[in-house]
Order: sequence, then C-alpha cells, then structure tokens
Amino acid sequence: MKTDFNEKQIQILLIAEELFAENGFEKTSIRTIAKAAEINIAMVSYYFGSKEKLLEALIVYRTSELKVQIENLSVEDLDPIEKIDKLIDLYVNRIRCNRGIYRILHFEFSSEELEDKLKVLNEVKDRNLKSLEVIIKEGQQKGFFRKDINIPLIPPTIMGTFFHFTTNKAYFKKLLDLDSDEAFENYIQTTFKTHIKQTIKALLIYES
Amino acid sequence: MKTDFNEKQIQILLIAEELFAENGFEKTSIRTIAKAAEINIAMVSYYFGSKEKLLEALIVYRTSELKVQIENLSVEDLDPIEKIDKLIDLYVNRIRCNRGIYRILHFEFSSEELEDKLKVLNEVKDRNLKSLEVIIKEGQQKGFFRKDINIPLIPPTIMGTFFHFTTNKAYFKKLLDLDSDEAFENYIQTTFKTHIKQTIKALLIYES
DNA sequence: GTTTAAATTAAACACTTGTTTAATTTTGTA
DNA sequence: TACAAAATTAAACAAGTGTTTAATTTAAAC
Repeated sequence: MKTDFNEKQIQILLIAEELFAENGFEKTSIRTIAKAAEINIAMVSYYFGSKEKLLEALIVYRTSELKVQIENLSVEDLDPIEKIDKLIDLYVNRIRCNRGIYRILHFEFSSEELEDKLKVLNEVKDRNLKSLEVIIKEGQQKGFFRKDINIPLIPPTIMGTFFHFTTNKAYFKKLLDLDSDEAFENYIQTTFKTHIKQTIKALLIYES
Repeated sequence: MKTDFNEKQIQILLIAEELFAENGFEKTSIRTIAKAAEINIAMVSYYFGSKEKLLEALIVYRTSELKVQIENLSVEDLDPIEKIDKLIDLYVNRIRCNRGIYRILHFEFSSEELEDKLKVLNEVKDRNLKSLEVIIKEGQQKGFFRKDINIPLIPPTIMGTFFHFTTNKAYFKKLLDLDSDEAFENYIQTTFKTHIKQTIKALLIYES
C-alpha cells in the first residue's frame, strides 16, 4: 500500500479531511472537495483512483503518522501517579491534534468494514495499551495502585469520556455556560482534563 | 409538532430506525426502507413528507418515549452508594434498549443543526442531571461523597465510556477474546458495568 | 350500491452522485 | 526547439437519489 504522497496529494488529503470531519464522508461530494481544493473534479480519481480510496489514503496518511510518544513515558523517572497525569495529557492532546481523522474514524465506520485499513491504528492502540500496562504494574508494585485493575478498560474510559464531551459540544456549552469556542477549549484544557485525571487516579487508588 | 403515529407509520419508523442505525442516515435510501417495509416508495413522502421529516418523526417518537425512571431513584430508601449502582444500571440499560436511536442521534448530527428537534432529548438529559444532583448531594450530606464533585461531568463519563466501548466492538472483542456477540453482551452486563460503577464510585469517594 | 375520502401504485421528474473520456495544457528532458 | 510524459480540463456518462404526479385500488359512510 502506498504511504508516500506528493504535495498535491497531501493538499487534497488535508482539505478532504477537514470536510469529512465537518460534514461526514457521505455528505461530502467530490465536487465539494475539488472546489475547496481548487482543482478539477477529475483530479481526485486521477490521484487516488476513487473517493473511497481517497479516504483510505487519508487514513493511511494519518495513522502511519501517529507515532508513539506514550512509550517513552514508561521509562521516565516519575511517580506512577505523575505518569498517569502525563499519560492523560498525551491522550487528550493527541486526539485534539488529530481530531479530524479521529472523528472520521469513529463516525464513518462500523469498525468492521475497514478492518484491514485500520490495522495500523490497532497497532498504535496495542502499543499504547502495553505502555499503560507497564506504568500501572509499576504503580502496583510500588504500592500506589490497587491490584485488581482491568487495564484494557482504562483507555476507553479516557477516550470515551472525551469524545462524548466534544461530540455534544453544543449541549455542554449551554449547560456549563461556555459562551464561546475559546471558553469551551479552555474548559477542556483545565477543568475537564482534571476531571479525567481525577477519575482515573481515583479508580486506580481507591480501596472500596 | 405531531407526536401520534398510526400503525403503518410506526411500522415504517421502526424499520427505518433499524436501517439508519445499521447503515447511517445518508447510506439508507428511501427505496431500501420501502423494500424492507414492503411498501411503495411514495408512502414515505405520503406519510411523513420527506426523508428528513421521517428522521425527525423517528426522533420525536423515540425521545418523547424516554420517560423518567431515574427521578424515582432519588426518593428510594437506599445507600447513596447503592443508588449510584442502580443509576448506572439504568443508564446502561436504557441506552442498550434504545441503542438504535442513540446511535443515530450521536452519529448523524453535529448536535447543532437539529437543535430544535433535540429539545425533548435535552429536557430528558436535564432531568436526569437534576436527579443525579439530588443523589450526590444526599451522599455528600451523609458524608459518603467528597464535596468537590463536578456533577455535570459524571453522565458524559458514564455514557462516553459505554459508547466508545460499543462503537469499537470489533476491536474490543478481539482484545478481550470475546468470540461471539453473546460473549460481548455478557461482558458488558458483568465486567464492564462493574468497571463503570467502580469508576464513578471511586471518583465520588476517593480523597486525594 | 353509490359516493367520497384515504391508501397505494407505477411512472416520471429533476437533480446529484462518482467516474470516465478525450482533448488540451503544462512540465521536464534530450 | 522538439518531444514525451504528466497534469489538467470540460464534457459526458450511467446510476442512484428524493420527490411528485396522476391513475387506480381499497375502505368507510351514507
């Protein structure tokens, strides 16, 4: 599978990503993409073969880019608790940087249909999970964390909470009296992040 | 706005719901719905006006049905902790029962475009949040829970985690060695539910 | 049984979709 | 400059979309 794209292709990919994330794959026509990218409608087929393959190219382009920052964390010299804090920062920031492709991946696929193309993404997930395991087991060894943690359920707790919050942005903006996008953004970076950190740490530490 | 539908209309709504949830609104054509419901393609326009209005009718039909079971909980004679357990059971089960419409609501809309039609849903959310507030404040008064809880962030934690888990069903089935849909379903009803309960309770109780 | 309204149908409509064609322009190379 | 490959274009294509029409059947009321 091709993983190198020329400038023109990348230009198209980036604009397509924006449009897909905003309006969805189906609702975004090739003509819309072409107009936004200021190219002829035939160029999409010319460069990528089809609309579907354009999407696949976008997924390949983005997911192969998602390299591992999280692995380094497990070897850093920090409290297990500090590591969890940092881990959540990394999770949230990564999703925010790549929110376009994350939106697309989560909303356009039933996860089953494009499984082959998501292999790269699954590998990233697996590696992240492994790093998380190292961190938590270290915390358990040092007596910080409880022993009966279901580790695979930690990432969906972090990401799920975050996604749900941003997906229902309009609702929460109203609920929390955040009157601008900046205020919403700021709320995420402060209060919301803290909430997730508290949640995960409480889960790891709390003895019932 | 119409809220009462005859048998034929409901039959169409239910089949449309299934198809929308499975394949998405855009990918589901009126002809597909008509074939599945064994009706003429003109009947959708005849009964609902348009495809868009069919969806609106479906949302109205389902959301106005989502009555409040959660309110009763706050007056029951239970531990605050038991109430939280029960609350999460209610949340998860309600989403599972109505997973079709929930999928549609979360995946088809940017939440902003259909705001008027989602008013009913927002009212339900608000009422649920109020009930949750009552329960948590009672728990705080009785000394069970910590005082600095950000209550509005509890529901997105519960629902987000759950949605993320079910949306990425394929991935988690593989990760957790769940080889059938029944096994997955069973995992949700036991281990996964327990995880959410633990998470929320830990968050409410844990003192850092 | 006749009349009237509701329900149902097949066909056509106008429009958008993704894709392909064939002609033209641009670019790089010898 | 001349040539060949790559890039770009406008136009056409076939297929599918949601919707409407006008005719027909069904059902209910008198």
